[in-house]
Amino acid sequence: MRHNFLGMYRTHNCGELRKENIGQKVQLAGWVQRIRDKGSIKWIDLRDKFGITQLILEEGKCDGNILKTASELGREYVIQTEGEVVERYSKNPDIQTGDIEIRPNTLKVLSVSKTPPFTIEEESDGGEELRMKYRYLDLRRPPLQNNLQLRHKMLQETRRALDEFGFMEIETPFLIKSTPEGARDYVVPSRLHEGEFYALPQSPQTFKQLLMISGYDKYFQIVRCFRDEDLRADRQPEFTQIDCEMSFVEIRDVMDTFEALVSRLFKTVLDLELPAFEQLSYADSMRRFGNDRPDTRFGMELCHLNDLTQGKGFKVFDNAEAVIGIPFTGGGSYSRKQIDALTDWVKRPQIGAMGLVYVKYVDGELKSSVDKFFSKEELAGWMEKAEAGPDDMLLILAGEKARTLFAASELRLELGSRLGLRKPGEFKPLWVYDFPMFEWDEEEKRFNAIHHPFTSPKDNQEQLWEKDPGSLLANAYDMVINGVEVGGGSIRIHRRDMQELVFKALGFSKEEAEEKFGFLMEALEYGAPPHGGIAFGFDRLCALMGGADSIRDFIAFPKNNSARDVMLNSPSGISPKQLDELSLEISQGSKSS
RNA sequence: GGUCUGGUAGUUCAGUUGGUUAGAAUGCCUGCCUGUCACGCAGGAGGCCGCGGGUUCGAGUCCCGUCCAGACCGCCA
Repeated sequence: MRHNFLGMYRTHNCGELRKENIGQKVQLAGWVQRIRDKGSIKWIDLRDKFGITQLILEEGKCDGNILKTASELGREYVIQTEGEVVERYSKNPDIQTGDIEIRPNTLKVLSVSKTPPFTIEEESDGGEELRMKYRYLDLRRPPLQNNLQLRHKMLQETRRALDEFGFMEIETPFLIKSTPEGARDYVVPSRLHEGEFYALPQSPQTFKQLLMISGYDKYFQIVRCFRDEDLRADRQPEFTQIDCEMSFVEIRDVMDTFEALVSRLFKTVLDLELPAFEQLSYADSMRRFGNDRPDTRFGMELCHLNDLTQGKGFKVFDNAEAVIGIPFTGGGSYSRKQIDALTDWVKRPQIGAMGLVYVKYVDGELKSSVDKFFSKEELAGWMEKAEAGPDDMLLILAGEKARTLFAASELRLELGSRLGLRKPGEFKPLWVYDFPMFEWDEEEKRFNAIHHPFTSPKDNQEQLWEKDPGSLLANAYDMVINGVEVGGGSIRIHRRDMQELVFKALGFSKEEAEEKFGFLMEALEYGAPPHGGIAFGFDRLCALMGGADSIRDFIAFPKNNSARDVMLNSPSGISPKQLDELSLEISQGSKSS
């Protein structure tokens, strides 16, 4: 009688045998993790997804054929054994099966293995690139198995919870239409329609809105999305979203629903009670933290010092749009050299600050790099406003507003990291809301939607549409945890006239809007309920909960930094025949393989 | 498109102001070992120093170019 869907090769997995099983005849199968050869005794560590079980082969006590087979084994050979569970003479408390071992009566090689190019252990000795090329070997390692296990649990629990909440899972197409807004589309040539292309969805946005118009009330989908943009540690060209939409809801309804979802995921997957969600307007977030996804696990909030610092003859401050201080906790002990190093850090092109002013106590006296221009009392006033204590150091950045906010935000995070205040096991969730509708694109000389063009504006802003569209606020919100934007959404437009107004503000001609989104605008004329929703970056959420910065280790087969799959060697060229069928030509100078 | 960092045994890395035969660890192979569990011990094999130019009596080392990788900026509605 077999059990637990283990199949015909084994009666148990490699992680489950204990003292209670002593005396039993069992069959195991798995990979050779390691062989320890002590002359007349050999031990084989047999590994599978569930753990490691030790086999013991003793000269004189076991069949010569078994010893012969064992002498031919190498790392990662796949073997099957049948034998007796016995108690160990010397136990290993570090592994769960450490009380027992198997005395094989048979030993069979199911599959041989080349010596793997890197070690298949908790910590591999292999580099990133090599492990990507042999991803199937890297995936044998426990950390990767744990990550994918966490992802699996998240998927199952998300489905379970949203089903209970009354959401219905509906699949939407992958071959859709290229749209002008947002990221670059991945494009798929059509064979049947010469010169025409499908696009892969950047998100199922319009479909889920149509489903609300169709009366499905609450929709969700755990869905792959595609964006042809440059990659980062937390950005892949194909990634997974938990995509949700609800009818007859306001912002508060959406927030309540998805606080419940995320809290439940933390509870069931990590057994963690998430603290209450803070709420922060976009303007407050920018003012206090310099960005729209604040890490609130630590303080050191930004302090705006324009009033106290300007008009005293220090040109750098006087000419600055923004003068921003950061109270660096414990920074009072920083040496001149350390301050210089910090200054170099903020002056790197990635941060882009022009310089860094400090204020701190030295031998009981306030000292700063701008002593010449300001009195001790003035410096003390800044320290007080920034809530910097006697052991702290006030760091000040000045310049053009957006750039200075960005630099201050980066510096704050860097200092938080140095102080160890961004603790991996601690989670601070919050909502950022009241985002602007539009941002000005200096290159294209037009407005872009900050969220997307289907986002509704807040009520009672009619006078701003003509006067100052840049200051219009949107019914949009982001969920942020520990400085990571895990999800974002909005209440959508559900009236055609408003949708037309937004397209117009974005610089679409009537014809463009009709050609790209005519189907949606027409649908809005057939009884569209008020609706809104949210999409979570599922890979990011997994990485966050798994305590990692990179989403790659939570995706079974990710792309590398330059969007390549180094295992498949993709993308790659296609045959002239395929090109011909698609009516495509590769221009001179392009390479194909 | 840009900035930075790296590319040296199978692997991860070290390699001094340019100077003889390029090292270590680990993995691999051989031998020894009766309780190992990162077993131990002894021995061995293993290198176009990413690629192409240049400077020099001499380049792993300096310069230029190029390719690849990683992090970041731009970009990511």
